Amino acid sequence: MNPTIKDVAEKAGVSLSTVSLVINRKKNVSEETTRKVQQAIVDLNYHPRRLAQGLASRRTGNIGFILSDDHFSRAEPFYTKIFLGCEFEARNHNYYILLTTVQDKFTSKSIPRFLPEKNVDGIIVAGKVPAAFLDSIRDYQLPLLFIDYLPLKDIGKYSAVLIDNEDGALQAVNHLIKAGHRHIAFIGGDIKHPSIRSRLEGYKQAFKKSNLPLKDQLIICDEPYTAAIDGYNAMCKLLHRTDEFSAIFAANDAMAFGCLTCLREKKYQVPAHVSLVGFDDVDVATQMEPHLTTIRVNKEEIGAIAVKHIVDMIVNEKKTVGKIYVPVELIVRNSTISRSNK
Amino acid sequence: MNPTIKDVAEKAGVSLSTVSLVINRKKNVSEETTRKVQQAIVDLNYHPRRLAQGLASRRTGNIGFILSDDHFSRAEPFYTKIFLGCEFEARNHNYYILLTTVQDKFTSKSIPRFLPEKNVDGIIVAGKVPAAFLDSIRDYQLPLLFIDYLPLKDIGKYSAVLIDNEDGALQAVNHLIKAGHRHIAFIGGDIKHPSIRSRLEGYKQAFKKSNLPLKDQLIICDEPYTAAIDGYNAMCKLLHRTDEFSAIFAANDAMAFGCLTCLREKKYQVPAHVSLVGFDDVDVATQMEPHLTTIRVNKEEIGAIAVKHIVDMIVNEKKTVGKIYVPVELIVRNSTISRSNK
DNA sequence: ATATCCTATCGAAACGTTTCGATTAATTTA
DNA sequence: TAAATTAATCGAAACGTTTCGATAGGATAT
Repeated sequence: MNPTIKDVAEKAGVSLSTVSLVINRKKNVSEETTRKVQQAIVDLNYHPRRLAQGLASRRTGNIGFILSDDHFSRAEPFYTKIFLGCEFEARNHNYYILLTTVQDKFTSKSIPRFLPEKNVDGIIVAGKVPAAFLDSIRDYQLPLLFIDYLPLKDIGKYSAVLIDNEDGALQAVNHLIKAGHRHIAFIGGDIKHPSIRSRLEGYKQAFKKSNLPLKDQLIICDEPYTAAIDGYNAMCKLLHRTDEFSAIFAANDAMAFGCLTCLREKKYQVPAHVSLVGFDDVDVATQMEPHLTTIRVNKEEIGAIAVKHIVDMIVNEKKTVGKIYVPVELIVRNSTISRSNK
Repeated sequence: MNPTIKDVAEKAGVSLSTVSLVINRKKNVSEETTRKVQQAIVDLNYHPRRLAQGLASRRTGNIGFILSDDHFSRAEPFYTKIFLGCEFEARNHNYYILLTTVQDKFTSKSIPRFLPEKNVDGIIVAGKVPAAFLDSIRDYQLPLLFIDYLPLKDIGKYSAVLIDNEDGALQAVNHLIKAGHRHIAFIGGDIKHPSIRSRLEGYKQAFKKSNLPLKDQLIICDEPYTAAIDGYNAMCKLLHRTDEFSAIFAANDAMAFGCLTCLREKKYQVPAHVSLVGFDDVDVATQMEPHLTTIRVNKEEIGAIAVKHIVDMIVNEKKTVGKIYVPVELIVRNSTISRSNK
């Protein structure tokens, strides 16, 4: 059988509790003893049993990670990468991530098992989840942290790690303005989505800060979702309305890709005729032709930040850590071009 | 505080151990008692603490799920969907999946934590992982099941859930043969990969079974990987070599997509000039134009099957469950066309 | 020299289950 | 009717830690 703390204690010639104190880096242990115990641990290749630790300490050492079904299995691995960032960071803190998904049509029967079974110390919710789900999650009184989404109700009470959408949009549009563009369209979908809303806000801010006029007819924002097909449709609508623009800021890369497809069909060239900027810097951004200028969101970093904060909440029993905005970065590629005359 | 088994015992007027017997559906409990206990459980909304169960029963109730870093975060959510299938099935058996990734450059320091910490009852390895990793995993003597990959060394000793690649390829090529095609090219990459090898084998089988001649010059199989770009390059090579073919079987959808891109550039139309079949039925298969005829692999089902078997191994202490082949299905879409004259 | 305060260590209880052997009651067999 | 068998239930130990209160010894203050 594998060594237990008892074996370590015997080998080091100390009591169980002293070994435990060393393992958990508690104070009031002499250097001498610490050394002896650590040596014994190495010699025996001892690793504390997770379950026993959890039971005794009333800490499971697990963090629940929840996202909606379709967010998880959709093609673009946005949340998957965030999860990966979480997992890496969790290792540093000696936590496990328990990943589970919640269906769009949520019923109280399908509550993630780790909640009733008391198998997590805190919960991370990534992306939009059904409102009904949030109601039933709150009863468990666990540290709760959102990623890239905030429930509208009681918005102030929640902690969240958020992408700085507004600043990203600002950077994107500023880039176009600096390149000499004056007529810049906004292609968005589902304006009810907080991220899209913020990106539109940043777009508007950019005009305001540069003292340029905003043209409402260059804003298309009534598609149902934010996928490539929505970008395609929105682009068609815009072209139907006007062709007085030299640049486009799409609310995300997928929609930018849709825009590109539509523009191609209508024989507009990117970037020769029209410059195009996306948002997210997903993989496809460098796979399309031309490579897409976009706003980079570091997904792994978001996950890491989230774990740091939820661990902070767990360990220090903090009720909230507020809203944390993760900075974004403009990545200039070949889909934008400078324009001397407007 | 939350109810414990003790509260249930008191409420039902029985001993702790009797409650435990009911929970674990052990024999020799009277109907009467069972009813009483179950009622108490419902009344108190009792759920056994996972950690306590684990400690006492020497079963963690966790299954480790391991895949390589890049498999997890790559764009096509193939293994992600398999994971999802695992997670769903695991719920039915009351297990948790602990997901972790292993880096390509594996060192013994980066062994998944749940192994030394004794935090899983069994391990599922999905997709190809570094050989060095496998060596260090074996020491833990846990039930081990592979998905969609088998280490070449000691191949007979391992259990695995595998896609029936050979049969899939057979179906794909048979479909083309039935449609009147005689000159059918094979576009594959990385022939060292067992899946690709099997698909090529199926391709050859189809010709043999139909008593048709196999043309070696129509087989391109020396790209380094199996991504779209490899398909593109392989297709270019083929066209450079000959244009005497009316159909192509690509070793996967990604490569098929690459083929399509190349064919387009060279002004070949699919399916008018060339019919094209892929393998995997990934999302992009229905997003491209024309929609791709392909072989469907049910990823969620694979995950579910894997969990069923690993649980079987855990519960019944089976050393192995052998190789399980998951059937695949031909999905005819618009990239293939019947050809009356060869 | 005595009382007081730290510091390092320890012993034992506790965490919430499962499981095994013991016990009692009911049933069957001789 | 007594003995043997079976079914239902129970009590207690065990799982492997953490943690709290106790203790002994050394340093410091009085």
